Amino acid sequence: MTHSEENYLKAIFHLSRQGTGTISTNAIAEQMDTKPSSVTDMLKRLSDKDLVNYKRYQGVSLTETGRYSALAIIRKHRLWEVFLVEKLDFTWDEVHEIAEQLEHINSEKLIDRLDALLGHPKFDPHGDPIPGKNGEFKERDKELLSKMPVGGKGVCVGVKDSSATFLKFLDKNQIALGQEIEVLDKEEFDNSMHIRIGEEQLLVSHQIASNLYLKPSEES
Amino acid sequence: MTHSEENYLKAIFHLSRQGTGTISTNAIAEQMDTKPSSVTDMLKRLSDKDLVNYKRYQGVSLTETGRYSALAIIRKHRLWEVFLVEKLDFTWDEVHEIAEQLEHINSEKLIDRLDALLGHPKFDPHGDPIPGKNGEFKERDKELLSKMPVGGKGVCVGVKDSSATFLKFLDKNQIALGQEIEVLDKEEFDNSMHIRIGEEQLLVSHQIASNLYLKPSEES
DNA sequence: ACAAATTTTTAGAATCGCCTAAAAATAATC
DNA sequence: GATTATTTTTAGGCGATTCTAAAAATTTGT
Repeated sequence: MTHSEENYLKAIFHLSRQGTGTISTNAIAEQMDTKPSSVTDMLKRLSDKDLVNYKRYQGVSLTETGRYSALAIIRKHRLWEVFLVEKLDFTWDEVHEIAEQLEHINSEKLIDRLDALLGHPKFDPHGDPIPGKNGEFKERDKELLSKMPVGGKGVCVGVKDSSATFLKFLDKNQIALGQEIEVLDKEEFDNSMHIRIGEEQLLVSHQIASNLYLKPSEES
Repeated sequence: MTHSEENYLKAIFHLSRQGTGTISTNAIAEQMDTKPSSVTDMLKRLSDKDLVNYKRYQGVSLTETGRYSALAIIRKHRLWEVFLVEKLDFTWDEVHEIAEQLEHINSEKLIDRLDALLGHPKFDPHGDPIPGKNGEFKERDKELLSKMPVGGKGVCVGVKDSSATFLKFLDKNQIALGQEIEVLDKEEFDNSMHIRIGEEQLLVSHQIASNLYLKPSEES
């Protein structure tokens, strides 16, 4: 499989997880920052290799093989992200680009060893689950901060938007994975929220609150 | 720079280090296991980018920029090799292939951090020197085992042939970097050598002895 | 349901990297 | 130094990946 094919599979996988139903050519083109005609070309090629189910004008879906391949790439991507953060002290906004390259390295042994070195992590630095060797993976029990009630408490377990700007904002305000957060109050006006982050207090916009995942504490 | 361009630069660099004088199209083709016509194509492209000095029918050499680029790739390759051996417990015969892929990852910060994680190593697992950030590197003081006198002693510091078969042979006989080796005797007949490896003794052929580098001990 | 808007596909071209076969230049030999 | 032999380059083609522009299919709006 070429790098490009791998990138397409990954994009299709991600779209099928979030989006609803079948995946359109345009959606893939947008996700990958390329032209729809290029997508059509590639879909034909992937279809020939039985990695996707594709009929013209009718959208795409991954085959069993395709899904498995996509998961293998995502596994590599996320393991490398953990490596970069844990072993090389990168911050969580820096790792995506580099992992985009590293995810294409081909060596099962390498990934197995890396997995072991890192202690078989289950989640990457953004809180996303790392698929196992056989492609199995479970979503974490999590809730958007914006949907939590006043008085609710939880631990930060991930982000929805993982753009560098958002992640840098979080860093600046000492919000990291594992950080405890409590909802102190909500503003009716714009749905912004007063939250407690450890010892600090902060007022965050609705847009921010709706991109941060918490694992709700038992008591709340 | 594409992966392929990087591979050509690396090949030209290696040929210019060992070979004598200018580098021929055929030599590159052989080194890279490709056809001479493909080499010519690439040389034109590299010349357009001022990475090599090339005039048709007259051989190639690296420009300053080309040499610098080649060294950067070799630096990455060798640092990754150290990483694979030191941190992921690979054996020295397994690392080359994987490092061939990893050497193309683009991120200066990544390499700097990796270098630091490994403690700024000066030599890779085969005893080859790792170029510094600015391309400077010094060859190690070393001698082929086959050229050492009877009674000579030294420490294994590298190999000339780094094929998997040779490296596996060395492993099997407990010959690793840092291992002390003494020349006990030479056979006139076929130039094979009786050597001591730690506590063990071994008879090695001339071919083997002429692919193993030792750093001679002061006394010998 | 039919025209308009949108989405998707085809057609044709460019670039990269490689190949084969043939031509051209250089090197070796007598 | 003329003829071989070798090396190197050109010419033309192929697969992969992308693009633009135009055509075809589908969806939407009224």
